[in-house]
Amino acid sequence: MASTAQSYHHGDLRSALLSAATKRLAEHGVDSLSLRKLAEDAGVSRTAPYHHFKDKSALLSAIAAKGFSDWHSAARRIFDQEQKPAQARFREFVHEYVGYAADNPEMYELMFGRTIWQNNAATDDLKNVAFPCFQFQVTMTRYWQEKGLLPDNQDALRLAQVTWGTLHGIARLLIDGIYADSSHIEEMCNCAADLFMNVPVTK
Amino acid sequence: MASTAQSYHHGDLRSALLSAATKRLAEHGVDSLSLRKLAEDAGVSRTAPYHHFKDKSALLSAIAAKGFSDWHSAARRIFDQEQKPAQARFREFVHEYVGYAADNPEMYELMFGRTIWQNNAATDDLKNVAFPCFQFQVTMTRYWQEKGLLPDNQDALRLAQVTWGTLHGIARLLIDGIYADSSHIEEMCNCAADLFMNVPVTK
DNA sequence: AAGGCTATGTTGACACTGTCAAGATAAAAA
DNA sequence: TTTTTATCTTGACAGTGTCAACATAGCCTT
Repeated sequence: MASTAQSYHHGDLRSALLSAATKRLAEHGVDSLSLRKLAEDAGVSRTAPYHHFKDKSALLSAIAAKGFSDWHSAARRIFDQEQKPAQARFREFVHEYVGYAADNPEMYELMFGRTIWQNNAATDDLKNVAFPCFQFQVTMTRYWQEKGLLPDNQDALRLAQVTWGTLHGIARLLIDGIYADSSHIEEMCNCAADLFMNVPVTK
Repeated sequence: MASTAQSYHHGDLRSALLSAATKRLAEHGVDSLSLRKLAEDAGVSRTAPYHHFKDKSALLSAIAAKGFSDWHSAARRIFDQEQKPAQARFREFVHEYVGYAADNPEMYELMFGRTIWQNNAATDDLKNVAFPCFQFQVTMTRYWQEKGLLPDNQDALRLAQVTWGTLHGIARLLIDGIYADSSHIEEMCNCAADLFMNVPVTK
């Protein structure tokens, strides 16, 4: 209220908006995320955000981009543990993927939901971060094929789409509360990993 | 306009709303589906729909319920073709599932999207139609396990969640335009089917 | 047939939303 | 110092879902 010390210009509104949005996203979900509330959070008028983002979709894209970047790092970290056997890394990857989605449902929904992807609404910035992320899935798949972990008589791209699709599907069933809940996570991940790997079933 | 012949009461507003909504859904998507427009389509005032549906979510649930009912029938039809070998039926099921999603993206999005499932927003009517649909997936899985098509060392429920998750994930990647487009459908379905089935790879 | 109950439909109003246009301010560039 | 540019403001508009209060018409009972 008493913003006497406040200057006319915010100073770093862009990042203030992003962090406020990220917080609101995690706490109240994508749907209850309005530009006006974000502006209020930042102590700024309703239309100020438009000087930093073309529209609402652009702001959401920026948040999602951060999510993809983080996820890409996490995937890399697991994949690069070369001292661990490939099989263990694959399992870890599966659990990490579904775990990330379960722990950050709103972020996951934003990253992979239609909100920012439909109608080619995705920013170039977003695509530039997301596509390498997708590419990495193919790289990993090819590697696991070479290691004999995944069937090598399938096209790597196709196989990557299917394995990723599986993780994506499990994640979404969990997040949307359809037919599966968080108490099933471990078992579902193990089941999925068993199915894909050309090795004896665990347990 | 000149609705002189119109009576004060619409007569069958509920089904008029549903069919108008189903049409708009397929043509313009879930997001551009407003109660006010639907009311206008039916030639009725903005708040009339509230006498037939508790709120917007209830109307969407009713549409989704129809979708589940239709889908359940389609799945049954494929599954019950007992003259065909189990393997062929499994393949057909996979293609049918992904094909349905690709052909009716907005309906699929509605049925399995968070719009009607999050916050326990799902109507009891919806649950009563959807749950048997989910159950059927387990029934089929168990059958395929018995036929030796799917690994029988996995829990049927878990396996059903994973196989369904895979189809669901592929469908969503397609619908949301992430990383896969419709030209990949056939190959992706074949790849998924090959992966799951305990039989030599086709091609 | 008369009266009343109930289902259905109507207008008015409210609090939201995203976004544009036009003007105000401050900082940076000339 | 003057001018340009980035940033922020208020005002406005068209939309949205939904509640409250009122109007109509059909059915049910007496």
